Amino acid sequence: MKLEDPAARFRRFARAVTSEVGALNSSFLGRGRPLGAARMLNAIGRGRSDLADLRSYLGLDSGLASRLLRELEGEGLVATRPDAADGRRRVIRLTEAGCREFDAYERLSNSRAEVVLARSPNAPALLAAMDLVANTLASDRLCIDEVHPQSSEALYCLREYYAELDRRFEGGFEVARSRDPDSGDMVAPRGTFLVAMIDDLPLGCVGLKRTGESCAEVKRLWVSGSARGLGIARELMVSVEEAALSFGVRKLVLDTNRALEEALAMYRAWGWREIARFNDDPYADFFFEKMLAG
Amino acid sequence: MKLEDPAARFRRFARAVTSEVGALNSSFLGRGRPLGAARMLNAIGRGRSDLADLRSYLGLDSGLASRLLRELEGEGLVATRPDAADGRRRVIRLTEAGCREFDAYERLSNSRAEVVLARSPNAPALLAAMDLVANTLASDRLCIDEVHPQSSEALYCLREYYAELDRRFEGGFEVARSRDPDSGDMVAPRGTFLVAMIDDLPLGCVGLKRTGESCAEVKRLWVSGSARGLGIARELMVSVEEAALSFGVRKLVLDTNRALEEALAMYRAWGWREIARFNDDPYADFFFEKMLAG
DNA sequence: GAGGATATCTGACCTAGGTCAGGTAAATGA
DNA sequence: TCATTTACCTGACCTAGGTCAGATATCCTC
Repeated sequence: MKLEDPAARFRRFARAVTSEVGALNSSFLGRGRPLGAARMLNAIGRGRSDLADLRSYLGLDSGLASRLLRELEGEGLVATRPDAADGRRRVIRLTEAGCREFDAYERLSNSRAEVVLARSPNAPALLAAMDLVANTLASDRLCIDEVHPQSSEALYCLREYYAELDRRFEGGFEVARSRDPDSGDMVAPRGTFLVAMIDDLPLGCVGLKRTGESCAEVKRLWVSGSARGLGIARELMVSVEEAALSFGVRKLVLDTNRALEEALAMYRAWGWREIARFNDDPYADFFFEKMLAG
Repeated sequence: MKLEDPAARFRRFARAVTSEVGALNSSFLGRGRPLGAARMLNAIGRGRSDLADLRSYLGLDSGLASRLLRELEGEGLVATRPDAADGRRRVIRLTEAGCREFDAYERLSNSRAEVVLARSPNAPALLAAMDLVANTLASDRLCIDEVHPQSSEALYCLREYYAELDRRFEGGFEVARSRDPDSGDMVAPRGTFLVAMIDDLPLGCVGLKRTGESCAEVKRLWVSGSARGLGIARELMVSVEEAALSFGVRKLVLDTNRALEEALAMYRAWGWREIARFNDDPYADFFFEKMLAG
């Protein structure tokens, strides 16, 4: 191997992972069903009930999809019926037996995953590395969703966010001591809460909280360490500004801590202006505002 | 996604990487040759000239391998002739045209690799993550080879080793200031130099240098950060002790620095006994010996 | 030098996966 | 209302990949 050549290192990675993925795929064959049918069963089990959707997700020709579907139907694993709203479409769901078969596949891939993870002396580091790779490879599938601040995605982000603040702030961080501990009113029309996800894994968040008729505060901007540099913070801020505008907000404010240097640099670069302290949060050192041009 | 579930995170990784690898594989199809033939051409180009070896490496049936080979032969890309030593065997090599075709595939996969790496804001971190994943997945392919201390593998390891010492020692590290800067005499029978590799990437090394008839010094034990915890240091030490025994050495000594805490713990756990300073190396703080039971 | 082992080749056959040209029935729009 | 579009199905056909049972030539061992 040309030791310093990044392409060679990437190809080594691809080789290692290909053989692992190959083993995973061929382990599905133990259930006496070709891979295509197993993949379709899996996709249906994950809630894809629309055939056209299935087709495009699995990248199948309409004839092939139809045949695979009939195969599963013949085994009694799925049932289809015409869509009530559009008689041409067919709605697909797993039968009782289909659910059992789906669960069997789930257990298979989970156990394979666990075998691999068990091989690692340091599973958290391995998972972090896998996240970083997956985030980079799939960065074009980034999506920003509005969620309830009590949803599991939001709670996960906030937990990670607080843990990171606790690591980075000199004296640690406790939510209860911050000025504004609850995220309950970050719900439209009093605010919003956005989560950035790639392939269903939340990687960043931002909250918005109205403080007046045309004024709101941006809070809890966070991006996972495994997704830094992909422009997620930027996307979140653009989205939250759009949301604010849609509420009729014209002025945004925020506060932040001196330990969060990258954030400070970003705010300055993205048109935020430093202003005087406007609250007594013990963790806040810097204060910014931004006027929105509607 | 069940956010805390490692298996789900692993599967997300597998999905992301599968689609990437799929894209890489299908990019090979642009050269009008099925994947199997392309893989065989690639393996031949990498120096596998023995058909049986090719077969087992690519996991092919003898009939299939023979057919693919004839296909490539028909295209004029490879030439075969009977093995001089064993007339049943055939020796395979690329023709002029085959080399050109091989190079074209090389360029293809390199350019795909570069596209992916360019997508990353921090290519070194991405490569480190890929190395960690590949090392873990392929840890059963670890092999320990004796190499010349001037070989490219050894020089790579030493460079990485010195760089790590420079990061970890309080006042930095300069080879020239160490007591024993050259590795030139770590060659049998005066010593040896071992490199640990997984899939051709060097991940660790250790040197042995005789200091007397039945005494030798262990030097330059290093394991890459992307491969810690896989037991490589242990394997290297076992191998170097075996090598020492084969030279008739009965007593090993070594020195190390207080910053290398894991190493200190390992030496103690593996039967090394702390002894008095035996040299004036400015970087050495601890001194150990171990008697070998032949 | 006979008999068995080994390396490769050949032809017959199979499956999974995929393409394509219609066909049917429902929905849509002028 | 009627032509067009859409969603799905069907049958014919193809390729890549893979298995298997011999056939052939060479090697090894006694």
